[in-house]
Amino acid sequence: MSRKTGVLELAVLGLLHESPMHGYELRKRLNTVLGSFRAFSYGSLYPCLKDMVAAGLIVEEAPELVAASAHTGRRSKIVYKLTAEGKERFGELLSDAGPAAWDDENFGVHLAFFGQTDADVRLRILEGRRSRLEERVDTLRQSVARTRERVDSYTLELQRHGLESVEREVRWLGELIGAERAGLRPGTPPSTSTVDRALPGTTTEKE
Amino acid sequence: MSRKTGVLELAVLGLLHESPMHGYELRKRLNTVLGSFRAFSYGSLYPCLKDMVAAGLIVEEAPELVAASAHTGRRSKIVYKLTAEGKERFGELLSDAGPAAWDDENFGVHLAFFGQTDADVRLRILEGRRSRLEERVDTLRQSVARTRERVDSYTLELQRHGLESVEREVRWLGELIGAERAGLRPGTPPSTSTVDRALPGTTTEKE
DNA sequence: GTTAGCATGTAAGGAGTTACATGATTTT
DNA sequence: AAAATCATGTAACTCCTTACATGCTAAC
Repeated sequence: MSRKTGVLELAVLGLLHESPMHGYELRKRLNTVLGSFRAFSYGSLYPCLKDMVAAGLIVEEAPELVAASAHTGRRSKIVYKLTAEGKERFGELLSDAGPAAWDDENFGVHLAFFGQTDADVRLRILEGRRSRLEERVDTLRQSVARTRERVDSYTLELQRHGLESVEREVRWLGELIGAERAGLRPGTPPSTSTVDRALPGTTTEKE
Repeated sequence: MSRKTGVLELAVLGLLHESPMHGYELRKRLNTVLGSFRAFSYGSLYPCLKDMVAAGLIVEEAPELVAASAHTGRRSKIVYKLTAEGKERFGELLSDAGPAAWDDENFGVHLAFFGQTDADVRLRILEGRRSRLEERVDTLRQSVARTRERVDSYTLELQRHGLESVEREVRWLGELIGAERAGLRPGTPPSTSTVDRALPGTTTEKE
């Protein structure tokens, strides 16, 4: 009843979809996969797992009861695995190509599970993300232009660097989109295939 | 008694140090100056202002009582200005060159007020920030190397992009540091001067 | 005279962290 | 047998947002 859970739920479903795991391991994989742009502590992970169990998305399982410590009857590890409902829910979340999927918080997680995502959804998320960032670029450019007066060069430099970062991400997305389109065209079998390392200058976009 | 306030306090002090303002205006300036990397809503700003008044850092002032609406005695705008204590506190916060100043949350705000900051503090913050990011680069590089197996190309691409962003920021900091050093050397009058638009390839750093 | 934007505020709550508490297992 | 690290959990708290409530002032 507590946690509304947001990104964590999707991430946990995604990782457990690959293979069952216990909490500690889950958290490490989490912070590896989400790497640079997101991190979670046990204080949020474990309660979230509990809620997901309560919601019927995952189940706890004793891992062979670790013979050695079985004499005390004590639990030692708890391995979590997806239920059918969990898989279904994961599918639903993955197929959401709406605005929620391309904001700062969620985009990375969705991208991390693109391997499991339909090609058309991938493309829509990438494009949604890009256009959102393009708006931001516009805003920032105006802001830098307007602010050029009245503001010391450090602030300006900070804004300039921020702007450049967003511009870089827009170009990056352009490359990803180009790669998606190249692997998606009319006759070519889509095959849910992982974009096989192709992000070349096929970007037939303007700019 | 509520808010511990974190970044907001510093930012508000910094803006009010430039000139007195009312809340609405403050918030806009806030989101301009902090721009790409931080934003605040009224729901956090106003309570924070109240707390700062209670703490004696700022005072409310009626702005000439806006003659037109004076007949009802109603307030319309509240202009906030720094007290002596507020200025003192701002000075203290600005001279903090410790780890707190270079983490993700605070670095931007400190940089935004570098115009008011001592040259040696500036340098130490920039270097602290850089070495923190260099550590992160190491971690990420290892992670990318280790993860190369077991992970689909999207996740890899996400990590690669994250890594590159951090590497870019490290280079950027290198440029800023170079500019600082150039304007700081032995005889040259420090003058608290704004680094006058100089971030050339004077980066005598390795890499 | 009504829509739009300026201006101030608050209550509820979401999302997560820190710090703690506890114990099992592995390494030195 | 001590130290590290694996493993699970919880309570308190921080920081911030959303959504609401209210009214003033300018523009159309």
